[in-house]
Amino acid sequence: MVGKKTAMAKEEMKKNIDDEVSGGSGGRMRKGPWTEQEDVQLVWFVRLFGERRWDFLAKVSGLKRTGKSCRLRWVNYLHPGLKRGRITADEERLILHLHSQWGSRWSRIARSLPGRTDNEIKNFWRTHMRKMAHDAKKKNTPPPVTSSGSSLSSSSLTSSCSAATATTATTTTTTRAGDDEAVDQLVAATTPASQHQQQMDYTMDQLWNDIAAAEEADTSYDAAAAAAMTSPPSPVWEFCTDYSLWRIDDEEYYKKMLDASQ
DNA sequence: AACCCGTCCAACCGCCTGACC
DNA sequence: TGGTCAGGCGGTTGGACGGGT
Repeated sequence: MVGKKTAMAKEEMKKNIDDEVSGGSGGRMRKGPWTEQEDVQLVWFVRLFGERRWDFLAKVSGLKRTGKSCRLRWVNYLHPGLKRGRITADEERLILHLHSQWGSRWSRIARSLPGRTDNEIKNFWRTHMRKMAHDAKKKNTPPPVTSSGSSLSSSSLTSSCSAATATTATTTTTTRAGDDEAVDQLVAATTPASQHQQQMDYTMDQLWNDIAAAEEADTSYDAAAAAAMTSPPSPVWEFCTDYSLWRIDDEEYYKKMLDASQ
């Protein structure tokens, strides 16, 4: 995921910078993909002023970006605690579980998945879950999923999803799209009552233990995902590792960062 | 080789909320 | 108490990439 983006990003970045320069209106805010230099600058100033006052930070950093844009970039991409790579089966299970409880409260769900952002989870849900719901719908048209779930083929779900719980879908106050509801129904329909009960007794601690164990065994990841997990998405990340970016405390590091990004 | 289509994900948009005055 | 504003959040979009035809 990350690798395929780098080439495009560079190209796009160059284009964006050119656009901005040719725009010639000086104070105009930049939009679009972030350049590595911008990343470095942002990291540096966040380190300096903390993850707050984003408008102020955007101004003093000299970045022609809005505070919002800076915050998003930091939260979704530059934050050191971020976990890269694909959503694992266990994480997927957890997302399903939490979504059944909270609906589309992505930030809330994200808080239960350390290293994952709301944006990431949101994207995952939209692509994977909706696709599943869509497939399931196709397989079961015209009749909708019944409460007994008898019309549903378990093959329409991945093995990990079949273990997911659909606890209280009705408790969510968030407006749900048809596909989302279908997912909930799917999950509910494919979860036997006994398994359901078992899942209810499955504590979050246990779940995280499982995730930790899976990561340790490195069995949940395919080669590409594993590579993505261990290799940073961009030279900036490489730099961050090489130069211990997260322990920056003098200008020398900043210079190194700038050099490395050029 | 060229095109199409699905997937993925970074980034933006607009609304909401809470803090501050 | 009402107004303002920064930050947070969920929804949406745009574009690259890869696989299939």
